[in-house]
Amino acid sequence: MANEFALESIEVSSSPRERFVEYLQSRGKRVTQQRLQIVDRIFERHDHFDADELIASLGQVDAKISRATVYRTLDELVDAGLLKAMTLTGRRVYEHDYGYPQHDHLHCKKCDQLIEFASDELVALRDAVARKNGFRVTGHRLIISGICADCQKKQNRAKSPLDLI
Amino acid sequence: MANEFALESIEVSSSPRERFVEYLQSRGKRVTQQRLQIVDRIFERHDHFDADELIASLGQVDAKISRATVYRTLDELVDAGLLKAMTLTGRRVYEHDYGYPQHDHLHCKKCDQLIEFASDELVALRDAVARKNGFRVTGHRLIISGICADCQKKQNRAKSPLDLI
DNA sequence: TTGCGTGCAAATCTTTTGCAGAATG
DNA sequence: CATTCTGCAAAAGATTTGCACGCAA
Repeated sequence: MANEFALESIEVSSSPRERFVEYLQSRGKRVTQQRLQIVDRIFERHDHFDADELIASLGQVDAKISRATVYRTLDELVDAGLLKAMTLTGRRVYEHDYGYPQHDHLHCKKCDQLIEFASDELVALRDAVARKNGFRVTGHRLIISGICADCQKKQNRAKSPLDLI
Repeated sequence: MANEFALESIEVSSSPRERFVEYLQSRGKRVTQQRLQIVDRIFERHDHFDADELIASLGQVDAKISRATVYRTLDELVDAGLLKAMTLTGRRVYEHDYGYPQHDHLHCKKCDQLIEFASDELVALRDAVARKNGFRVTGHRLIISGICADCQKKQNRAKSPLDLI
C-alpha cells in the first residue's frame, strides 16, 4: 500500500510531531515515548498505510509498541487532524492529512495502489448537490476504482505472446 | 438504514429473480430454496441494508436461513450484478444494482440515512481524471458526508430553547 | 446417484476493552 | 503523588470456513 505522493505539500509552520504535542497538551494528555515514536515513524516515510504495516515498521526501529497502543494512537492522530482514515478492503487505511491539500483517489484493483488527485470542480459539484438537498457537508470521499497504467501494461505484456498461439 | 429510492427505476426485461436463476445456471450452480427466498426478499422491499437486517427480515417470513448462507448468497448477488456493496461504518451495506441507474450518496452522520443522487457531471469528471492518469475505470464510489436536512432541524429545535438561558 | 449447498459451530480478522503495573506531569 | 498510559490478554463484531448431511440436477 506504500505509494509516493502525487501532490505538493502545503507549507506548514510546525512539524507533525510538534502539532501532536500541542494537541496532547491542550487536552491534558501525556506526551509519551510511544506516542512520539508513532508520529515520527508515520510522518517520516508512510503515506498510505494500515495498522499492521505501521506495527511492522515500528518493530524494526523502535522498542516494540503494543498493538492496542498503536490503534489508540492512530485514533488520536485522526482526532488531532494529522491523519485521515478510510476503509478500503475491509481494513482501515490512513494517510497524512496535515500538510497536504484535500484530494481523492484512484484505486487499482490489481496492485492495490492509491493514486491521488485534486479537483476543485469536484468540490464545487459536491457543494452544489448538497445545497440542493439541504445537506450540511462535512466532507466527502471519492474512490475511482479500476486498473492503473502499470498493471495494464503488465497485463498486456503477459497476454500478447499467448494471444498469438 | 431503510430508505426510499430517490431515483426512477430503469426498465428491465426480466425480474431480479429471473436474472439470478440465469446467473446460477450459467455457472452450473444450483437454484435452491434459500437462494430464491433471499433474492425475493431483497428485491421486494429492501434498498440499502446490511446482512443483519436481511437476516432479521428473512426470519419473519421464510424458513430460517443460516447466517452463513446469507453471506454466501450476498456475495453471489454482487457477482451476478444484482447488488452493489460498500463499506460504511465498518459494516458492509448493500443496495440494488439491477434496474437502477448509477448514482452516489449523501450520508448523514446523525441518522445514518443514505440519500441518493445522480450526476452526469461527476461521471465526466471521473473519466477525465482517469484518462489523465492512464487509468482504466471500472467504477467509482462517492460518499458525501454531513448532516441531513431533517437532523439539522431536530438539532435546532433541541438547541434553541436552551440557548436563551 | 453425484456432487453442490446448507447449517452449525468453530475459526478468522480487525479493532476494542478491562485491568494491573509503568510512566508522566 | 495522582493519574494517565501501556501491555497483555481476553472480548467483541463481522465475516469466513470445515465438515457431515440434505437436496437439486
